[in-house]
Amino acid sequence: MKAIVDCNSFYCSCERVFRPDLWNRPVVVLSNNDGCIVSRSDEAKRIGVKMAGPYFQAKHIIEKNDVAVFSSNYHLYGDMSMRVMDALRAMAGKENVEVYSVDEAFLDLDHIPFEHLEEFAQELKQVVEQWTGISVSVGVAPSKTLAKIANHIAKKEKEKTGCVTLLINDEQQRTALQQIRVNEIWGVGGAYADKLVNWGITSAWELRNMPEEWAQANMGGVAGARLIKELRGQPSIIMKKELEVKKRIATTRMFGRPVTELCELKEAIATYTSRAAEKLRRQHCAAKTISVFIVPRGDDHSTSFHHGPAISNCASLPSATSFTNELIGPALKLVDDIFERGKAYKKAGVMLSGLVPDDSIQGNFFCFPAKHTNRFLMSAVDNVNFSMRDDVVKFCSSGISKNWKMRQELRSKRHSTRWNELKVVS
DNA sequence: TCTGGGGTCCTAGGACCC
DNA sequence: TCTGGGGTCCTAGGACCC
Repeated sequence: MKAIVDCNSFYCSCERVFRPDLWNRPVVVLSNNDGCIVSRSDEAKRIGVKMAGPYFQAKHIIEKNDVAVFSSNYHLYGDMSMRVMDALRAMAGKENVEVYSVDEAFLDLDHIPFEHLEEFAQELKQVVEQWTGISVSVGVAPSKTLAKIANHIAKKEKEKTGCVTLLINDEQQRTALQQIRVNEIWGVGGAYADKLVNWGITSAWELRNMPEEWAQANMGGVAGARLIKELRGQPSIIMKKELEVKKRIATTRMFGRPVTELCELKEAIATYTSRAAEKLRRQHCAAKTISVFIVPRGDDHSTSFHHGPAISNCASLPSATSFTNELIGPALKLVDDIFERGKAYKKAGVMLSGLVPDDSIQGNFFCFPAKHTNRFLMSAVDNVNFSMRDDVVKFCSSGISKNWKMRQELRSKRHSTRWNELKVVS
């Protein structure tokens, strides 16, 4: 059996742990640059605040109902996420937890006797809440997809389920799948949901009863066939045991205001390159390719969100590297190539690909892999920055004032990661 | 005025190899 | 007149996830 444990309104819950005065007030958290609403408390959902909707459109409901609004505070959420995952590992065993996202984890429960599953699921919920202050929903079923559906029901019918739902026998699964619409299934997005409805398939139960060959032909090949198996309770999406190394690393951001100057664009790209290189070193890899993109403001208002198309360019590096100083140069050269004077840019990003383990970098005849001094320098920089939880040491090309930075006007304090922002209880 | 930032997997088709 | 039969690797694009 598999379980999925999912934090309820995660970002909002994190804010509330340190703000008891918000426990009965509606709360929302905004995306980077204070653009969209990405987390809503139950109270906020009830008064009609839409998920992923633009903040400015919801402002009138928010003000009318005295909703507490926060910019996203990733220091806080990252730290709380670690605490939740640690609690799950303590309960289910380290090797049985697969962290799926910042607020979700799959658990392998094959070691729990069938008759104790319910009790164990309840205990999971209770322990996480007691240890971290974050409330969670738990879904248990034979496959990941069914567990996701169980979790979906647990959340949707909170009063009835108490946020814990098990779909562990045929009867439970049939009843559940009959009430679930195809667009609510994990792995069925908007495009397939529309197609399915056009074919006359509206419930998860109907989809479950389609032949695998049909799904193979019509729903993205093997992925479709796998989905049908999962819905029938045959586990086909395996548990990932360890943290997998990423195959591609990206750092991209919207600007706080349109950027027109080449030097500012370069500061941003240098900053993003440093971040991406840091992520690269954390997974002990080096990159062979770097690409840079910039997004101008659209000329007219016909394009979606008033963006123009992204303009990008990439470069192969002479040899794979994870050293920030070897990456910033090529990145800035790419900016020179694609920048157009007179245009205003809204967004930019850096992507690193062609990743290889950093202990087996192949040099070439004309270019030797960089010396060890670079490695020592980078790990010293990483150590300082990590221990300070900030970019205390950085490259000059990243700029000092950074007035292109994203808006984060409503961010709460970083209570759990900064000494000088500790919560004071009086 | 104002709409985020990451990722994954799969397939098809083209270039190239012997 | 008449021109094979395998492969591999890479990229773009589509679909999906939170």
